[in-house]
Parts: sequence; C-alpha cells; structure tokens
Amino acid sequence: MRLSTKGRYAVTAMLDLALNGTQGPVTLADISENQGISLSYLEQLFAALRSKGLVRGVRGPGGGYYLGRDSAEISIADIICAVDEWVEYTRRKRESQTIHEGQRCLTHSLWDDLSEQIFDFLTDISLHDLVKRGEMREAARLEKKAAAAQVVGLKEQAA
Amino acid sequence: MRLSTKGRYAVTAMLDLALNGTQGPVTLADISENQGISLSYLEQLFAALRSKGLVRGVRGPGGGYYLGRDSAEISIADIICAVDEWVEYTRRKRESQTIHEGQRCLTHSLWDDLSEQIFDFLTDISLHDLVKRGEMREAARLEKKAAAAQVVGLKEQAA
DNA sequence: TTTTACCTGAGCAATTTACTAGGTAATTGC
DNA sequence: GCAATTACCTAGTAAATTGCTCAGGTAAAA
Repeated sequence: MRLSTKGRYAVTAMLDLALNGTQGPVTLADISENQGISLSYLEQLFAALRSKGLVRGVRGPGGGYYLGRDSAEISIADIICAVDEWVEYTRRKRESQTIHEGQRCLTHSLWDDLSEQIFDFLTDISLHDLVKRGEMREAARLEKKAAAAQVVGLKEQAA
Repeated sequence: MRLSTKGRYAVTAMLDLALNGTQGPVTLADISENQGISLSYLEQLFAALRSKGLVRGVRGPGGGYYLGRDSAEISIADIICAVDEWVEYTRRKRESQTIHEGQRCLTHSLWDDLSEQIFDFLTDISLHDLVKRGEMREAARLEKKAAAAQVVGLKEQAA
C-alpha cells in the first residue's frame, strides 16, 4: 500500500464530488479552483478514477463529474489504489539462496501482513464515513461554541 | 502520513533487528544481505532511525545495531515518521479568498482527520505485535500441515 | 455550429529513490 | 601500539516518480 500526495489529491477531489455532487455534476475546473490543483493533472487523476468506475463523467454544457456509485460504497482504499499503484518488491532475488534467504522471506511476509492490515483498515472507511464524521465533528464544534457563548451570556447577565 | 518503499525498508530492517537482536548486535552488512538493500542506503535510513532513538549503534568489531528500546515500545508509526517525512500541503494559498476557499478547508480538514486515523492505527501496532502475529500465523500453518499429514497417514493406513 | 466539457499524449522541472565513493571515529584482538 | 572491524559522516549522481504545462484532439448539448 502506498500513500502519497497523489493519493491525497485524489481523495480530496473525491470528497469534493461527495460534498457538491448532490446538485448536479461538478466540473474539473471547479475542483481545480477549489483544491488548487492544475486542471490537466486533475484530468490525469480522473482518467484513472474513471477507469475504475469510481467517477462518471457527463459531457456538454452543464456537465462534469458524478461519483461512480454511492459515497458509502466507495472506500478510501479504492481511491488510493486507483491512482497510486501498490508498492511492489523491486527485487526478489531468486538466484542466490543464502542462509539469510529465509530471514528475508520472514520479514517480507511480516510486512505483507502489515500492508494487508492497513489495506483492510482503509477498505473499511468510505467517503460517506469521512463526510459524516466531519459533519459530526463540525456539529460538536458549533455546539461547544454555542455553549461557550451561553456561558459568556450568563456571565454578562451576572455582571 | 506518507507510505513508500523507504518506509517499508525501514520497517523490515527494524523487524530484522527485533528478530536477530537477542543474541548481540546486528550489523548493517547483515541486514544489507538479508534484505537486499545497499549498505549506504541502509546507513542513511539508520541515521534517521538513530536520531529518533529507535536504534542504538555499537562500534568496533562485534558491533552493530540494537533496537533503541523494547520492541513492544516501538510503533510502526514511529519508524515510518523517522524516515518518511509527513506529507505537507505544498500550497496553502492565503492571498486568494474565493468563494470556494471554505470548501477547500473542509476537504482538507476531512483529509487531516483520515490522516490522523491512519496515524493512530499505525501507532497502535508495535514491532512486537507484528512479530507475535507472524509467529501465531506460522504456528497455525504448521498445525494445519501436521493435521493434513495425519489425515494422509490415516488414509495410507486405510489403504 | 458553436460552446462547453472530457480525453490523449508529449514533454519537463523538481523531487525522491537508491546507490557509489570517499572519508573519520571508536572498539577489539593480536 | 597496530590492524581489522564496525559505526558514522559527507558528497555526488543516475534513475524513477511527481506534479504540472502545452497542444492538440473528441463528444455532447444549446
């Protein structure tokens, strides 16, 4: 599993779609402006996302992009895998069978286990989850703010 | 949080230390051979690990590296953060306050939430956990193999 | 038919990756 | 003390990747 700025761009762009896609398609020009990413770079990312069915493009005036399916059915792992290839082992020497060969297999398989755990973790988080969690946090923040304002109000009343 | 081959090298090398460090220090030359990584590249990685106190070097003949502390006290997040810097937002435009500015903040904060979740997840996994989990899996594999051998034995007996 | 959008591919600067080559410093066994 | 061994440090560098631009397409809607 690999995680880089490319993956972050893809996820934030998909979040943009999840947040704004309810009232018609979102144009790449909008996302480009929203996220501060170049239009052509976005096009490259969205070509990869589209090939995996994660987004659906609508052409013509008033066109743009929709999510390919419901935001609850799109996992973060889906998005990152679409744009960021998996980290493959560049060199798996087959020729040299040293005494350490078994050791390497062991550490590699332990890494594979970890990699799978991270993948499973990101598979269990959907776009919908992220948005919902953000809303909850925002609501909590506003509530806290309101409560604080009330305290200030009470203080002012007492003064 | 960033995840790349560099982080994988660091984690597998640390696993090497965790597995072989019980009987004396492990030399970088050994790890280099075990993992198929060049010595100098390992030196760079270990310089970073050392600066974070994750490993402890012993010079001279018979020297090498120990883990800086108990394997249960070293998390995967510790290792990856030591060698792979965090992905920072390359451009946080402050000048342009467009109508979309709030939107960008929202998607970025949602990403930050996710990033934190991944970080927390990797903080909860220690080197010791990985090794233990690997051992358990290995034990299960051997047991299965033994059971299969027994089934074969029974079949042979029946035949 | 023109606007608006998606699509394709070439190319390029900056960064990162992985490595090479050359040291110095500390420790050990002789 | 001397030589071998190992950590530790510095600089450079080829290859790959990243992030982006430019220049052209093609397809759908007004």
